[in-house]
Amino acid sequence: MKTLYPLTPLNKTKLDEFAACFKPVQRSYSRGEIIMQLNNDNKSVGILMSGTAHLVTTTFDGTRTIIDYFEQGDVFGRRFSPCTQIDPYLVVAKKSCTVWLVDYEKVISCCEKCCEKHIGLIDSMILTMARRAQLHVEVLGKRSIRAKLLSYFYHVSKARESRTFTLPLSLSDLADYISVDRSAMMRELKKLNNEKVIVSHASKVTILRDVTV
Amino acid sequence: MKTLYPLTPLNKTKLDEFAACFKPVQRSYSRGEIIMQLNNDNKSVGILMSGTAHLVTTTFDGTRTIIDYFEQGDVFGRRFSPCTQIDPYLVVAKKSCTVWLVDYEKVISCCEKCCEKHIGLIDSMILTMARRAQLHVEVLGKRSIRAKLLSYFYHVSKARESRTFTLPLSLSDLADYISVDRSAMMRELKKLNNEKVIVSHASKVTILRDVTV
DNA sequence: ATAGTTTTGTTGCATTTGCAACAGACTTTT
DNA sequence: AAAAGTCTGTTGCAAATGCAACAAAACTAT
Repeated sequence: MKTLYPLTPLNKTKLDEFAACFKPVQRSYSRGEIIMQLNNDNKSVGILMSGTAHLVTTTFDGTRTIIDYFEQGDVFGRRFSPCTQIDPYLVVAKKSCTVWLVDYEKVISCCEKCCEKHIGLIDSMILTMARRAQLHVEVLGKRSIRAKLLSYFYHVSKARESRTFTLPLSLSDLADYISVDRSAMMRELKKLNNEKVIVSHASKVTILRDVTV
Repeated sequence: MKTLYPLTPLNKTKLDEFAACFKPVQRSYSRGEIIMQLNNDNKSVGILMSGTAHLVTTTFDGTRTIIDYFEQGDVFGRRFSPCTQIDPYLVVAKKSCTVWLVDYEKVISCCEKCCEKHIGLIDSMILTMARRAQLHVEVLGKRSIRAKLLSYFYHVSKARESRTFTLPLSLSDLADYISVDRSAMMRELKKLNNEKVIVSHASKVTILRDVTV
């Protein structure tokens, strides 16, 4: 018996190990460029090697929602973001990116020995996908902007293991991620500062005290 | 090479096949009973054989959010709902349930031959998790109650392959799932009926015309 | 250095949403 | 058959949110 999904994150060292096995194609993208369109035909898996990218969907009326954001080591691809084929799901470069592209079948297949490299990558993908979606649901599920912000801040704080942290998203993008009006969010941020719950300047935040709601 | 994740759903016939391999423990629960607490220590995987159950989280202030709902064949367990250890995540019986319980390690391990039974179950679990989370994010991400409802209805309609369908949740529960006030949701439902966008009585819905927003 | 672009920050106002509370319909249990 | 519980449906009112619009700051590219 060999455990398929040990709880190990995907780091750069590991990625280097995988390279030999997967023979990825490396490509570069500059800000605003579409890295991948997550439609059902797409068979690629992307691994972000540098830069940042967003998974974005835009409804006909122009409302933009950031579904996910990717940094070094993050994996994305249709299979891990099953889209519904209504609105387009795009992975767009936020800052200049280099990306490894691998064939989906290649990654997701089990070679004769169930080699650990495959297993590790699959594990990381699944884990990443699950955690991210879960976090997003938890944040979006809060009933007020205030609660959404605090929930998100709490998670980032926990991930960074510090009460002071820089958000992985700009405030504009954060509004799209938590799916609220930006100005309303700014107003709420101001309140949180006034009430000394947090101190924040742009995307640098310090949580001063834990509050309920 | 053997493909790990073919896009095949988990049905009753398949489950029967798995039984011999997994030797699940069968248990029954009546309405309101806690089937599973999804904390980090929990090593079980549950498969709902009959009845319905909800994955629920309740914040300190009593706000209840339905994270997911399960019907026959659905799989749940900590690994597929990575909880954050802030709020408790509970799987609660909504209607009398019978559940198969299997050890997580057993399910998630790769036996010598990477047997197809394991592979199929893993596939189903991952797929279920991914799709459900994705749907939920998509619905919660809409900015208004109206848009949330229409988005959700659209998805159910698509899944049922019919413009007339019965929701898998009661209206009260639907409000908790889309994370809005129930009375406000009822008000919006009434509007949608008045505007002849839908016809609905309780959880029976017919979509009359496609609308933007 | 400068022009262009993006991001942050702010406000007034209209609209939407949530809250509280209640009544009737429907289910389940005793 | 009655009682208890849940679910649906409704409303007035207060509060939160979204929209529109603008100014200043910060960042990028030439």
